[in-house]
Amino acid sequence: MATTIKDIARLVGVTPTTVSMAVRGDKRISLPTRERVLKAARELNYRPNYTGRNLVKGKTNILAVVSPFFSSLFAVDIMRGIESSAGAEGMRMNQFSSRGLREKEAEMLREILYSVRPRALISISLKPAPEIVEEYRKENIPIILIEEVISGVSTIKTDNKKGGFLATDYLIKKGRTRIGLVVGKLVGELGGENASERLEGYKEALFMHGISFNPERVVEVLHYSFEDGIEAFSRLHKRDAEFDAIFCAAGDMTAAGVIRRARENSIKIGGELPIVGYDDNIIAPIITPSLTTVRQPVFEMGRAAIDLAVEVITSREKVRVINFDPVLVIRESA
Amino acid sequence: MATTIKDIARLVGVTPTTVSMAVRGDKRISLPTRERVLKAARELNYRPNYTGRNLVKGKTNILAVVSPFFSSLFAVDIMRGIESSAGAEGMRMNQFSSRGLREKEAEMLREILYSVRPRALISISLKPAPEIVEEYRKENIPIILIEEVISGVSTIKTDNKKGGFLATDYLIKKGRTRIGLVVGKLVGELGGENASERLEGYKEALFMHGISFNPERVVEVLHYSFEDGIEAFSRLHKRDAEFDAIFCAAGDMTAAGVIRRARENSIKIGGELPIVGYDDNIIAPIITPSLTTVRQPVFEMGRAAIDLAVEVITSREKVRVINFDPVLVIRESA
DNA sequence: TTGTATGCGTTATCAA
DNA sequence: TTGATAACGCATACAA
Repeated sequence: MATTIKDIARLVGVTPTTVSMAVRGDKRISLPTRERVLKAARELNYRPNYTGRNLVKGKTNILAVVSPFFSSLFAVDIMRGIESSAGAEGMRMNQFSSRGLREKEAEMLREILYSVRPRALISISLKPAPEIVEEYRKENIPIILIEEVISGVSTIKTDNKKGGFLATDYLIKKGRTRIGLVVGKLVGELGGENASERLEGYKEALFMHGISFNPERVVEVLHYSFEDGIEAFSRLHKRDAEFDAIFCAAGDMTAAGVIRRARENSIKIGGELPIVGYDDNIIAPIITPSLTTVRQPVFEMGRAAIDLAVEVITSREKVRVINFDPVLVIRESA
Repeated sequence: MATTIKDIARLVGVTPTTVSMAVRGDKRISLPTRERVLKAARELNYRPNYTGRNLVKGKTNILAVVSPFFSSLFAVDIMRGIESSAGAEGMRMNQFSSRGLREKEAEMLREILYSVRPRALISISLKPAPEIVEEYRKENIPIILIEEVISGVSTIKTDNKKGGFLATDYLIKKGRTRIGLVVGKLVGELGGENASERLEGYKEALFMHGISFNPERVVEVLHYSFEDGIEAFSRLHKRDAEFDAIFCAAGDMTAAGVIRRARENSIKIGGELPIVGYDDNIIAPIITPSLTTVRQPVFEMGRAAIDLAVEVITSREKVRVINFDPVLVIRESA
């Protein structure tokens, strides 16, 4: 069994209370006693048992992080940011994956709330149902959303409309006017606001340059996958509306698929057909040609999420919305 | 505040003991009472508090997963496998990253052992020091290593020697005899057994075909990164020993770098210079040309790790070593 | 400066 | 079938 304060108390010849205070560095314990206790603690390899400590304190030191998947490149970079923060000293991170099952979310979030009882919830690309949000509010557990928005809840996100604008504006300034758009599902059960916002930015750039919007140049994809990109290019290719550039707002992986299929059609990416992606994840610099893309500061977003979590826990501040600016990273593909 | 068994007890007019037994479905509580309790529990949205439960049980429901980084593609695929397993029902996963800091590992592993007190430890690409292993053994917390080997500790790994052999043998059968090898650091502080084993497989394939081993064709890299690959190709290129194929045993990302630099030198990958990678991660199918590579069943390894963890916890079985077989996945690059 | 008593939410043991 | 009591490891209020 592990060492407890009782073991130390017995060894040193004081009470558990004294040990408890001494190991936490309480000044009320005299220096000599404190040192004897700490020496014994070291010798017995004592560590406080979080379970006991949390129980008596009525709260845990747990930060719950939830996501449909932790294995997406986006989630991975968020986690890197979260890992990087020193601010969460003394906090433990618990990950909970819903494995993409929407029907599992509510139950998972309730179990976290009532059984795990974390100090805060960080939700990556997952939008808790309104009644769940209400339950968290009642229990005073702050929620920090990443890439989702709920009114009255803290959010970390990047400005998708601006991202859409940046990419489109860049292509237009390169002299392109018939820009194909590959974007995530816009409406329905799986429709995302982020996709819609990127479309907005695309439209705004067109409008600003006096180019009319042609829905024939827009292709929606579901999974943001490489295969989605391959298929998207083919669909775009079959359409009547011609295109002289592609903005793949559905992420770099999909852009890689678009590029792959375009090259198979002997199209020269860049000069002949510029392509811009979205995310700037690990694959952007390594595919051929390397990908010009809208960078989301994902690492920084993860770090902001955890810093905000710590801030919200320690202070009394309620809700904050942090909006990051996307940046266009120019490489070979456009 | 959250509902406790006391609240329910008060409401139903029984004692907390009865509630505790009823919510756990204990048959000793009569059906009518059980139903009244469960009804009240539902109404008050009761969930057992893990902190209290764990304290009295003297153990947690936590599975600790440690790794230098959770953001490597390897770790990501392992986590996908871990996420996918249904076997860990009722278990909570705690991730702990040492952020690549070797000097942080021991302290982290001790804090996990004594303060978190998980039911098992899954260690990805991280080799705990012998004294740490001993402390876990003393506390009866099983360790499951992934891609590391310590005698007397459970391990999930793939046969690296076989992987090295598969790739080299394939290239030789394609008529190549002067095969360059890009491999991880072999000796010293950062030297890895996995790299050495892959080299062994490479040598064995050469030997089997009567080809002499030329150390001039071997380049070691440190980070398994894209940049490593770029540099590795340049170094190989400068050497006196010619090469007519490259086996990049230092992973797909490095292989991508090798390919990038080779193409910049106007070398045609595949026909002129076949290149084989190692891992078969997310980038292998999307780079150009798509990568022929030694597939490690990483997803399956993650799943095996968690299944083994659950098995070791629930049964009395001690130590198991699970060795996966690598497979050569043939694409365009060789 | 140190000790005593109490309780956090739960389960286990034993008694009724 | 249900209840009373104690205990898990720790922290806190209060007493000495």
